[in-house]
Amino acid sequence: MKDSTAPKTSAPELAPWEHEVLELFVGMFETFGLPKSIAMIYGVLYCSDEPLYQEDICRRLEISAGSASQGLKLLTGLGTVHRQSPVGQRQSVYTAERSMRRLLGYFIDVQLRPRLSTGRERLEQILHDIPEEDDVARNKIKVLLDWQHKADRALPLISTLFTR
Amino acid sequence: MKDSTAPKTSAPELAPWEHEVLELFVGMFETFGLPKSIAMIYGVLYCSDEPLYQEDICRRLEISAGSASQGLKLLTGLGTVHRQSPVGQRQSVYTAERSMRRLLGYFIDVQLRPRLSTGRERLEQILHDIPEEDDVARNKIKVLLDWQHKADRALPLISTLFTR
DNA sequence: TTTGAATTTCATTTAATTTTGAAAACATTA
DNA sequence: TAATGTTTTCAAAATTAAATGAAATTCAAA
Repeated sequence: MKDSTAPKTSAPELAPWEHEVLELFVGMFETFGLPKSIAMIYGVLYCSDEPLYQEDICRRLEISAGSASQGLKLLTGLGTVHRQSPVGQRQSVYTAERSMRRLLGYFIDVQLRPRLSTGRERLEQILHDIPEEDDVARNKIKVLLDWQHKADRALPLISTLFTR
Repeated sequence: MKDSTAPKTSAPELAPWEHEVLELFVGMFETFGLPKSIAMIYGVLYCSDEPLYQEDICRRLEISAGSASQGLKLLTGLGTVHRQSPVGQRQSVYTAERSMRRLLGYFIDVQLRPRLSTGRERLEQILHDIPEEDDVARNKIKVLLDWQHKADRALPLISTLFTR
């Protein structure tokens, strides 16, 4: 399987511990609603001592260039992966952001917060539309607004735990 | 569309506000990794003044009996929906648990906690397997353990916000 | 028992998501 | 500017998840 002629770029196979870490990231990213390949790209970058070329990532993870490109685009967009384009070097290199903040930020800002805020507006509209006398329905909506409110207060709390 | 002959069971069509609430639940449940039909079953029960038969749920949501059965099984398993079997009545009826606790409990205990705890064990094993001298790798694992630890401390905090 | 309605189960279908692969676009340098 | 290697894009394929529908099961009432 291994080619003993000098490789152009360093792309050692993944060590056993790296495999384990990748699996860990796959589970974590899944919680955040992000697919396996994205998790693995982040994982392989997290494990690597040095920045990697997209090409390295493809080779180590055995994924297509398309997947890598799309995945890296998403991850750099989230700020969980950084792209550098060193002068005098044709390929860009990628590094994993080492703090958890960005990833959690994605979860909170992209998955949670929008649902909470649109939820609030809609709930208030609904409440407005329900006739005064329908106490039962009005109360149900009020309970939902209360959940919404509690969740809203919880988010910053969670953030602080991870940012400091 | 409506049959004016006396209906066996009361199964009024969903009111506009109920549709809105269902959509809200769909979004919320999605965050928790639960599919649309499950969210809608919970939603229709949440909105209803009175307990509903499985049959009512099928009719209002226009889903199959199989879906309803599976969905109700899952939801009662989580404790977010309660099943009652009144004596002298052949069908069971279902009610939505009104507090958010159970739902959040599911998210924390089923989605989050297992990943955190197996993660911890595995990380410690990995750390044990990495040679003493590989400081870089060891440090990466230690950072992950730290994330894990922070998340672990965050969970109870979140719970308390919603249970009282 | 037997009947009949309600429910459950699960193989199949349908739908949604993720990944690929090949063509186009881009960029570097000869 | 041509030649070469890299990256991006996006339609199509593969994979995965969810919903259906029909057969099997359950269970109260006759």
